Amino acid sequence: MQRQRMTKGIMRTKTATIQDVASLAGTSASTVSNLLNGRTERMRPETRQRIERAVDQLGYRANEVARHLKTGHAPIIGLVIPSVANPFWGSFVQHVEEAAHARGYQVLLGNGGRDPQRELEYAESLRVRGVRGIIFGSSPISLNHILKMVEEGIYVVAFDRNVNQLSSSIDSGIDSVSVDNVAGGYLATRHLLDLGHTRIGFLSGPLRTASRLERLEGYRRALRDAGILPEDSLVWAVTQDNTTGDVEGAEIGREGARALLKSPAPPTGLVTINDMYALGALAGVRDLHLRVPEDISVIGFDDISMAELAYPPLTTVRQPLGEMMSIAVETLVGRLTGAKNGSAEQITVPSELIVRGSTGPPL
Amino acid sequence: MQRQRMTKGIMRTKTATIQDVASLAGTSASTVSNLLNGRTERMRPETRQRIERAVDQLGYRANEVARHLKTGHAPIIGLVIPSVANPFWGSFVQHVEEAAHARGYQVLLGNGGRDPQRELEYAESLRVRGVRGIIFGSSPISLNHILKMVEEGIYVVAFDRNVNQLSSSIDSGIDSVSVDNVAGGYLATRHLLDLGHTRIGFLSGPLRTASRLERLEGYRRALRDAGILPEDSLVWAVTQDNTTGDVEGAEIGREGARALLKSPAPPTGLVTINDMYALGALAGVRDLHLRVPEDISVIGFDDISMAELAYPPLTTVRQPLGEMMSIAVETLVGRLTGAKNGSAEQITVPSELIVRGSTGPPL
DNA sequence: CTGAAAGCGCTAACAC
DNA sequence: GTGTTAGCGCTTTCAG
Repeated sequence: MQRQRMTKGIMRTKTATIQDVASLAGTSASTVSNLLNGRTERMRPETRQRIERAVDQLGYRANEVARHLKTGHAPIIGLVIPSVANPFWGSFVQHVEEAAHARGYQVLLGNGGRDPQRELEYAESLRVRGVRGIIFGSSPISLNHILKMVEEGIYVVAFDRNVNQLSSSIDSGIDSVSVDNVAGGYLATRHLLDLGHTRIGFLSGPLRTASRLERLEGYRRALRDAGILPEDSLVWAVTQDNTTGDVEGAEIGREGARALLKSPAPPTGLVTINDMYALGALAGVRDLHLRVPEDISVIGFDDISMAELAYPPLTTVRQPLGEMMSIAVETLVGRLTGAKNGSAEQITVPSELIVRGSTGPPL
Repeated sequence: MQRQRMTKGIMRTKTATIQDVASLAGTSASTVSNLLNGRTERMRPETRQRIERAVDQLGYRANEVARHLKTGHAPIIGLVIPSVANPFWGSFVQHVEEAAHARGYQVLLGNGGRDPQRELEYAESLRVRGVRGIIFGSSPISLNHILKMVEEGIYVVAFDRNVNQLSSSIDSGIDSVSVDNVAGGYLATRHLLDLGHTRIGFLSGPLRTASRLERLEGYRRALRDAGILPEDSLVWAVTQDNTTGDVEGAEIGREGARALLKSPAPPTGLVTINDMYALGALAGVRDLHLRVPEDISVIGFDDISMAELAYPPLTTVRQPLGEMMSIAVETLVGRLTGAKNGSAEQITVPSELIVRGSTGPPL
């Protein structure tokens, strides 16, 4: 079944080819190909059987690389995210994986490391590898570059958008799927207001992405609706993030919580941009020997699996990642197969408040 | 630069080919190929310039699929793990990604979902996609299947090994890299002994993998060395795991901690099989309204990024994942390029005790 | 120094 | 029904 061959020090194992199968079955490669591609009606049942037997005997599986070169497409979707080590993105990848697998697609992962240049390299290497559809989880990459890809025939589905591409992305041919961030920010803030909090802080990293600005907007809107004037001093959003580790947001959240709580008129509730920030905030509160939720309530965003394991278990706004990634993959596959055409769609799904132990009424 | 073409409803964008570059530069495809592959000495400087200009002008990048088909190899390594959503594996993937990227390789991820059948499918689809080297993070997949792949010329590096393939894997052609698990288990247990604990529990899931058995062995050895007879009643290892979620181990750890602490003669210290179990144990201890570390000390294994964010911050035995994955990738690339040959190696690296707040002397 | 030719393994017209 | 043919885009002898 296999012969070995040496080429330039690289050992290559020769697996059976379609021609081997054809020979063994006493037929031609095209007929084997026809069977492989489900065109069984084009052959006699007995021919089919002979081929099937030969396939079994040789343990034959079509070479996808050759197939790809020939047909120009492969069931692979690219995925570019900032860091798989971050639990949120890990879960994100998992959901994309599952949705893709369910549709017969494989995922080629690109770990951008929050470096636009590297993200671009990844996207480019996906392209030359024949990947024609990419899901961008992260947003720092510039719109120009993405547009260039779109022009080159790559379909892109975005999960988050860069601030400066908000308007232009609408008609740029980039589909997107995101949670209703304004409503989510509103929901979180509203929950604290309902519990009786009136001084509520907002904890975030750089407000560079659409999602963050939208969540902040939701926060402000909820305050105003409750007759409270949003104060800039209660919004903690570092402008420079030089974090590199896996804990990223947690560090910022920890630092931010401490800063906000040590201010002259500290908040009694904290809305955070995501669960990692919230987990960090929990640690920051402990640093000051204060208690959650007695002294300060903390609410997160995303509902990562770690949220319920934290102490106290984190109240948060859930982002239905499974559903969202299913839509993202569905959209992308639709574009790839031509089943879906027309202008780009911006799909928004609702979030959900998950109440756990990190929030409570103020003392 | 691009022409569009319709085939069976699938829009294909025609990018520049090597022939286009050759034509524009007024030379032949082979010379362009020579330049692409660094054989610049085979052409006149001016020819080279003309080609380089043409490449720029067309924005040309070689089609990797064609290249792959022709040469029979591509700089891609496959990676099969149980679940990216689990923070440990997320970090694992990240490290493999980085090590691979540093060597010019890309990673094709297969998320096995702890289902041997599916892992096998992944491995198989990696093979037909031309991937000739795979890192197996998980171990449930049967040795027979892996051996079949090895026979087919796939190089395999294992991170953990299945119990029933312990001995046979040595000479099976499968390289492996793992932490010194016996020493790690010993280190953890020894730390608790040093603090004055004498009744120490061991918390694990199914003891199906080599690493788990080895850690248990280290635990027992440390006890014996301290003149304490290991008791089976203090070892909690579910045999049936029907967990499916992302939190996996945490659930078992939580349940196990409760069970052990409610037993007639409860332990004052808990050695857990990994940090997820430990995080779960922390929750289990809280469920019983006990305190860590005052009432019970908990020590983990791995040192995932979440460990220091927990409350209390988790004392744990660190597995140097970065270093290990660098070795794994190095080994695999060595095999792929032929730089490394000879019989399979079983590489072991040392672990390190990280003391944080979840351990202390017994009351 | 450069180019023509062969072919990696497969698919898809198009003949027979 | 089935086989022949012509490539997909690239690399690599091997002539010139």
